[in-house]
Amino acid sequence: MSAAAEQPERGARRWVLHVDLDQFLAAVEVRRRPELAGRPVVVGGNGDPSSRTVVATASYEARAFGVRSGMPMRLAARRCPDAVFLPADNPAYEAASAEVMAVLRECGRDDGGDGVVVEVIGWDEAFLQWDGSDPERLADEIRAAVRTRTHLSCAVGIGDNTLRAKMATGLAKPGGVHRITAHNWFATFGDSPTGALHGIGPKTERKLAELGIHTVTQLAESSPTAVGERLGPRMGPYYVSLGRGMGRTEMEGAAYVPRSRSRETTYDTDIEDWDRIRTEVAALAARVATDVAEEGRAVARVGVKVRYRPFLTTTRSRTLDSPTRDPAVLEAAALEVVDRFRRDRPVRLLGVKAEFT
DNA sequence: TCTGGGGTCCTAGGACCC
DNA sequence: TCTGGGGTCCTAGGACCC
Repeated sequence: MSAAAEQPERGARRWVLHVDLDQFLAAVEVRRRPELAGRPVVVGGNGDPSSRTVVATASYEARAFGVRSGMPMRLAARRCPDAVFLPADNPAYEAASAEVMAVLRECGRDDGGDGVVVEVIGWDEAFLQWDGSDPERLADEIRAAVRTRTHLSCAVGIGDNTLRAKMATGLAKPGGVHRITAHNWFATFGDSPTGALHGIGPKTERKLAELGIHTVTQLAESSPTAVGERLGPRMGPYYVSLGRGMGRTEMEGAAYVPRSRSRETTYDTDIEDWDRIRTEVAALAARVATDVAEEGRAVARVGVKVRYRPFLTTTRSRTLDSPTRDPAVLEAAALEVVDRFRRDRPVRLLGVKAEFT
């Protein structure tokens, strides 16, 4: 085979596209209940706006009232009392997500190429790796295919790596297309605060500010070693690379293999009775054991999480003598761990986690 | 109006072993 | 002897994301 034959067609190069479904949970609910179209819809928890839960997704109509993801349901109900409050129906969202991902996997073949490699990164998000010359055309194909075959709408970010594609999506929403590459990275984000970067939250933004690093350009020009001395030997250099707009160009197309499975519950009323707490932990362990059995994996470690009033969270865990998926062993381990917590204040949340080998 | 649930990866100190 | 370092595991907590 000649070298020329191995080359991609003229002008072709590696692109990464980030696909993000618009108001996904609310859109799935409206899709199956068309009478909700145009109304403010709030999805989260058990659907009871007076319960101690938060908003998972608000429709654009609800956002107009100031309702946001992560907001306590009670506040959402106060801001938008006429909204339709719906319980989260995870199986429905998983099924809708699978529909969308199947559509994405078939995109990108129009010009005789090898198509796309899809890396699913959440119910409503995926990265696509694609070698070609006109990524905007692919983005249009994706949006049309998703709309036609699933009746859902998405935004598409185009980049030369994962970070730039993901950041481009933020400028594409809702339902548009935007391209960010090395050519316009600093022109677009150079003056933005470091906290605008995917992977830098409020805590890290503050620590960087204490080093005199406020903007993306300043972060990009910082010494990875110096930042590492303050933020950790791996995270420091990683943050500097984010400032430079660096990201992956190879997607992981293989099926996702979870590292852990957990179940946790916040109680509407705090619990002070430790016999009841042990009962609840045993029940959570049983749910985890069921999940684990479905995966057919062996558990190496069991952890328990306790959140006390007002919001003090602690964890304890234990490595098992040998990996197992025996529900009785998992329950016994969880109960042994829960007995190591202090019992001097009310409990608002309990959780049990299994970590795989 | 108090702050969900399900995940990931990193950090740092101590134990333990050579 | 009272003095090393390296390597790995275990554990608790931190930060971030969807």
